[in-house]
Amino acid sequence: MLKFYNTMSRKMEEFKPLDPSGKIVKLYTCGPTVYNYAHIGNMRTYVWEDFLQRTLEYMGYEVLRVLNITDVDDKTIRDSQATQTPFFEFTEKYTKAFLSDVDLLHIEHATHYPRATEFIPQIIEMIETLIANDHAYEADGSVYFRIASFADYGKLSGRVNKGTGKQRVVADEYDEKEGAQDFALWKAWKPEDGEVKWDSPWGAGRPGWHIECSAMSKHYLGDTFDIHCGGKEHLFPHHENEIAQSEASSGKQFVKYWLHGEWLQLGEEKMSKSLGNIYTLRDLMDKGYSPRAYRYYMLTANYRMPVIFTFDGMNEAMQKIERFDEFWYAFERGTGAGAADEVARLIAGFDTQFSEALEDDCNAARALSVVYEAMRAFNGLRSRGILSSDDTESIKTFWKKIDAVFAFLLPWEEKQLLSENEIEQLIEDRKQARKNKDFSAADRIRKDLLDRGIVLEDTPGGTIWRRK
RNA sequence: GGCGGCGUAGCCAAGUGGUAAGGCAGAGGUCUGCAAAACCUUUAUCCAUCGGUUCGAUUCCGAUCGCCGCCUCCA
Repeated sequence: MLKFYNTMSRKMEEFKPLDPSGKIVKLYTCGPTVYNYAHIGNMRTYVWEDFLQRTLEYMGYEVLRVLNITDVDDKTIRDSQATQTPFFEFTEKYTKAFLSDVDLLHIEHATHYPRATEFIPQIIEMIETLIANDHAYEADGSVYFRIASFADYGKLSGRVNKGTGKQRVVADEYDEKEGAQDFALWKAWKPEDGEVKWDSPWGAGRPGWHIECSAMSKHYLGDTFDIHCGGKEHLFPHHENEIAQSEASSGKQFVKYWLHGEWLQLGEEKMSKSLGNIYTLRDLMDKGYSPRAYRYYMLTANYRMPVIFTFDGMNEAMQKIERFDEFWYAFERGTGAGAADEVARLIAGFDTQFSEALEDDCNAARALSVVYEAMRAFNGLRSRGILSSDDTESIKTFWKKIDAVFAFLLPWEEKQLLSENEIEQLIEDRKQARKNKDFSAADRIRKDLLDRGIVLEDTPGGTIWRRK
């Protein structure tokens, strides 16, 4: 039974899709604001969301996923002007960079990647509905959501201080608002916005941040959908505001399950631009770390737990990736008499444990412990030299199955340096040399093979090899 | 100030009202011409601190300390 921790109820809940056939799951994931390169803290969220998607698919669901690209906001406007880059050229650059990172991390593609700027008509339509329903009002060419009109405001984040909040009013620049917490649906054009503007019933301007997600999710997923996730810092105000907009305009429940991920910290400090301690995926790669190792690292802890990024952690991740490769290549073929019953029994047990871990709110850490236990068991059989080729095939099939969720167990690029026949021949040569006590010749062959990516291991059952 | 999360061995990290998964590092062993890898054994009288509830708490409640996040646009 698949369960998720639902932020709305603050409880673990059984997952039941809205789809009457029970097949399709509709998932909305908040995407990046494309004003800069995403850093590894940003990417943690997309990695666990990918783990979630793959878990759903592992369970047999078909996932309809939307990941939006926020390509218009204060920062995209500000920074495109600061760099004197045409606005759309600027946002396209960082959109491409983001999608490239997604591919580098083997994150499955979403069904749709809508840009906010492609949905201006839908956004305007939703705002008009909200005005007609009295949930929104225009003031000086901008439109604001009237929080006082939505009784459920605060139900997700647990915040109740609506209307006349006192803490941030002083710093608020929008004094035409009725309530201090009323948020913008449409922002009137200002000279600083330059060419970035669209026509609307309220004059030139641009959409507010929150409304785009409401409009795009409605377009692709309907008024109500299954899962909405994102980083925890979006819980308030962003997700709270989405609920207000969507439910006030449709009159229906917006989302059934809300999933929020925790933050990735760098060392003791928050990752932030001003501290100059931001790393992008490319930075890690420049330091010799693989995206695959980063992906592994991000999945060693539950998505609801904070993780402190360290290079010790990255180094360990690199070692683990190597170990996974060694394991995988060691099972290229079996040479023993076979232990089909034992292998089948082990696989069945691990398979059950693995599924149970996933069903437990996508517990990646728990699922990972199954991987290690399985490796130990299978290595034990292998080192006894009793596995047949059928056995290794069964193990490899099982490994592929669970890697459909992890996507870091199997090598990301195949290594084809020598053919099996060539390797077997060299091993035979070395065996003769050893028999003749010509250890220097034997060691030379082993070294040559090592240089070409083949590691030899002498076991009681004879010499076996694997690709490095 | 308001709201929320976290604090488990040297390090990373699961977990449960009934006595602590897994990984790394460490120690011992098997194997071996050497090596590498693998496998086996071992490593927390205890889960930040102090109280409370309970037959029994690391797990529930309260307080304290520490770290982190959100509170108008940062995943």
